[in-house]
Amino acid sequence: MTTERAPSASTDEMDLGPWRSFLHAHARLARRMDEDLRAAHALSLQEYETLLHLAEAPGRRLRMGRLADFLLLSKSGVTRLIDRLVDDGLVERTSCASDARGAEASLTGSGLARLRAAAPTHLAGIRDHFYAAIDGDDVQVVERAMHAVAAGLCEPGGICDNHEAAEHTGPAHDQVRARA
Amino acid sequence: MTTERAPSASTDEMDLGPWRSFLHAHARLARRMDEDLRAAHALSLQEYETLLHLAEAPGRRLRMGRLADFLLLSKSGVTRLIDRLVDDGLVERTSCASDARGAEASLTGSGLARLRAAAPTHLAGIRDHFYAAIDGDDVQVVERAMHAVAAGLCEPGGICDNHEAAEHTGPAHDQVRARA
DNA sequence: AGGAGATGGTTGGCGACGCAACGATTCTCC
DNA sequence: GGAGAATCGTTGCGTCGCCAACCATCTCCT
Repeated sequence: MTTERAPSASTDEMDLGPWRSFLHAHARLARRMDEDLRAAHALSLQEYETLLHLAEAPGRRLRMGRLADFLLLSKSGVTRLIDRLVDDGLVERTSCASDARGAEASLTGSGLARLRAAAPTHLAGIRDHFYAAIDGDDVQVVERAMHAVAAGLCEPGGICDNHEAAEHTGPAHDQVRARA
Repeated sequence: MTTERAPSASTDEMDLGPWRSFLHAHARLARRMDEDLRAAHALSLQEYETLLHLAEAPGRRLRMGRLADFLLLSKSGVTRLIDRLVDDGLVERTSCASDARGAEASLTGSGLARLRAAAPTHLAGIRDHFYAAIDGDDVQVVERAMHAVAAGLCEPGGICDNHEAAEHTGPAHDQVRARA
């Protein structure tokens, strides 16, 4: 890939249109999804995604560090995010059996219920604001491009396959919308 | 557009891959560009883009509100952002001639110099991390998709053409890399 | 064993941003 | 022309995130 892009030499005369629309789209989209989720279910987008990752994990529990990787957040960020969720009763903090240093966040029943309630809002947002705007044939191209961009940013030394971003070809949210 | 996307009815069985890679790509990319800019020029990405917008504006000055629109930031956010830049001597605050309520931010010589110094870093980042990862033929598709997403988010009632995101087909940064 | 270093998570301090409330000014319309 | 409404920007306060420092535990090497 990255076939014949002529202007590799100089950064002059680069068309910044695609770059700007990318930034723009993300800013608007993230803001909107966050607003909707907060308004309807008192959850931030981060909190929602945290609950979702927990729900998808085996045993509905995840180590703090792993959560940080998934959420692309710093360790302290995760600590505080989980603090909030614990305060709200959506998550419990348990110590890890195999490693006494470690802590795990595990979804409570209340957390799962909240997640299930919020899922329709979130999914509808993705459908209406993201997929609905993109021409059907373009979706695949966008995915390929985005995936390549993300992959290119994983520093060569690091292992960057820890994420799900690759698989998940099928419907996620299984744990979520399951029979209530 | 938005031709035959079958699963419009139910949000089930939606392929979240594209969505997740979009989020992922943005998170990594924005973080990286910000880091590079800070490390090399002590400027955040926001600050850089603020200076850039000012440099591109006629008279190198812009009203606060307009800046907020461009930067997709709240009014108070802009107030504080400009505060910082004023403290650093990169921007001056002047009162607006035609409307005594208004304030303008205008780029100082020092600000322009800083912007010019930082531009290569920023442009190289876009080139290396964004364009270099995307197949040449896909760039246009990505732009179209991103533009459509952003456009779809502009609430129907509001006028959302105030932005540059549409034009800028040619090289920007004219004011920046001009003869020193 | 046992100590050096790596690793996992939390805490303090700070920066950046949003919202709501507030003057200050301008617009609108009777 | 003047009162009320709309607009512009700033300020107080709360939230969220990062970095660096820290303590606890685990790993490995001798």
